Amino acid sequence: MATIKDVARVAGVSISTISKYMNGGNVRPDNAQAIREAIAALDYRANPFARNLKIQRSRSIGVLLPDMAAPFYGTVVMSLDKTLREHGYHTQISVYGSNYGLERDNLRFLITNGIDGLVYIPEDLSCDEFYELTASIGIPTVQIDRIIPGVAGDAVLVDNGEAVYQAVSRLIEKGHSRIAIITGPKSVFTAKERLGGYLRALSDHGILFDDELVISDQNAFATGYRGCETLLALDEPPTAVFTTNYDITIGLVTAARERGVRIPEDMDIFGFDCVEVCAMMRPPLPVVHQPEQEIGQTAAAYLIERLNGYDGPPRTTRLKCRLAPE
Amino acid sequence: MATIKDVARVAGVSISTISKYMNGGNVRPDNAQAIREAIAALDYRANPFARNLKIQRSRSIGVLLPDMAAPFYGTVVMSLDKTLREHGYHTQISVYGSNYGLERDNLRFLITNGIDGLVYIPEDLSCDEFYELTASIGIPTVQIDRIIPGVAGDAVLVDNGEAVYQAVSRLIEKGHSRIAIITGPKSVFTAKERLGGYLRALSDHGILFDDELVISDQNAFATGYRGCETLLALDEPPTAVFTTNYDITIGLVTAARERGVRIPEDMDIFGFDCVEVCAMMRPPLPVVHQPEQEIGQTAAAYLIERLNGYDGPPRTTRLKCRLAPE
DNA sequence: CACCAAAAGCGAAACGATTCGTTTGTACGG
DNA sequence: CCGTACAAACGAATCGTTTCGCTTTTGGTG
Repeated sequence: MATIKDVARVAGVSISTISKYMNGGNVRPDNAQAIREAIAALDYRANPFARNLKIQRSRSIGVLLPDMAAPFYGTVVMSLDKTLREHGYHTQISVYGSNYGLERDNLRFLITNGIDGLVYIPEDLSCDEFYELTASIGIPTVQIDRIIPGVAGDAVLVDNGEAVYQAVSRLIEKGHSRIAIITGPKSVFTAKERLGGYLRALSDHGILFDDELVISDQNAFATGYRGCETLLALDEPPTAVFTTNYDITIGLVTAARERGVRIPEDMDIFGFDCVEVCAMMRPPLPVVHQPEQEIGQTAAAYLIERLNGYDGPPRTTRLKCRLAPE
Repeated sequence: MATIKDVARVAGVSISTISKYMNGGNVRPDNAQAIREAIAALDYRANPFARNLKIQRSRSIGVLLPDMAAPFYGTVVMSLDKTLREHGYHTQISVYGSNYGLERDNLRFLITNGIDGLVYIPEDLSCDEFYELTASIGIPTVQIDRIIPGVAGDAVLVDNGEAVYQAVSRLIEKGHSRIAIITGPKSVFTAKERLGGYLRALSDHGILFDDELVISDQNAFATGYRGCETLLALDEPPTAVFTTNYDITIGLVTAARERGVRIPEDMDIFGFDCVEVCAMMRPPLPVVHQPEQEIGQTAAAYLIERLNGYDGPPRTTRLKCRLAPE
């Protein structure tokens, strides 16, 4: 593999001139020509490791997230990667699978690995732990989808409470008063916020809250599936169910269908995230649709600003969700 | 930020002893203790850039793929990342969005960026171009899902032809003889193979091939959606349709449902990939299910073997798909 | 207690770029 | 023809590790 030294020798100029040329500095035309030829002849490529050592940056952004199977995450990551790449950064992902030990380990791994910035969907980490792991490094971090309360840093979230409020209100306006909710672990930020929206919608419409109608467990297919069984077994089952996550929604619908429960006649369902899938049902299953692309773009933009030296106070953006169909 | 030199000074031993300690070499217990204390006191972490430069490796694997929104890709990447991380590698992704210029650019970007290995789902790149871009680097590559014909390297594929053969045979056994197929671009490896399985199934069952019944376009929702319109407009529409991709399947079902076409009575559909989603329909829509986890694991294992020095001939694994429901 | 092999420690030379301060080269006006 | 000003080229130092060849220390044995 040719080094900058070889190029200098072949082109007949000094190493520093090659470096200047490579980095877009001014070089005499005849030298530029000679350098070009030498580079071509030797098939020279700058060694990224040497450069990184010298400048102490890697142009690499870590993305730490709990899952990638659900389309929500894939779409966000795709959008992140696109924007970051346009600015010369690459995307290093790390999936912890909602496994709490892994969440720490992978964060440590990313950090000790020379990332320039971090995009993070937290789940279990506490504020103190986060600072303990990241403080000494001092790289910019953008939290997305969820936040660790107390961590001061940029964040891109959606208006969970408001979106759920509207969705549940729609169910109420359709005449439902026994409305269940199936949601993720109550410790998870999004679950809390979404539950909040649900409660507020009930209360604003004068509906009494019944804790039999609240199911909270892993963000998983099984939670929706078993939730359906649980709800149907109640003395007075709900007439409508709101779900707060892709997998839960799919699980619930599957279980309902298997039991011959008619949707929406026997059980009206309002889901989350699975836009294309739910649009395909007859009648279309209404869902809350998060702006995945925008989340990725905004997070990337925040990060790049910080990497370019912006040093303002932490910013939190709340992006609006849409209800689909409108 | 503390360096190894600082640790050496504080611990009262030489730099090389620190290095040895850090890399698991034998060190006298008293020294080990002193080193541990110095590291803790200084909050020392080895500088990854310096290490990479010295050893000329990054422990980073590039993953180049066309899309991430469909759950298939997310699941494969998740499984890749898991296995790689267990072996101390991290995963650097790059999505080219079925954009041919980007496929080249992103490959170049990854390569000039010091990856130790590559996992690649190719789409448009030719064999020559691939070699031109990668030859001088000499990193191990595993192609997954698809291959560039002529490229000698490890590959992990599924038995596309066989899976489709069986799926279409099922439709035939149910009595269908006018069976359409909606598939991706004919230039794409998987589309070709899947189309091959379809043709073989027809021919083995003595059914004449009708090219009106073959629709080939982008792997996208719109292709399935419009495909439905096209097929229904035929003088003699098909009684069954086989789709070869997640997005196409969803598009087709959506269009059918919107038109009041009953599934399976008016149009029997056999889909691809969307396992949970299709299981949730009534009756469940049968699909070809690819072993995403196994694809990721196998690819990662191949790569790691090569990175550990294995230098045997290229290996191609064909993993079996399942039909679901069985 | 002396000897020896094995173990551990040491210092210096890489790895391949960027960068800073200095020297050389070029062009132009007086 | 010389002096000056400015651009370009240069050389050396540096980033923080790993590794190699050698010296010192250690601990077991006769």
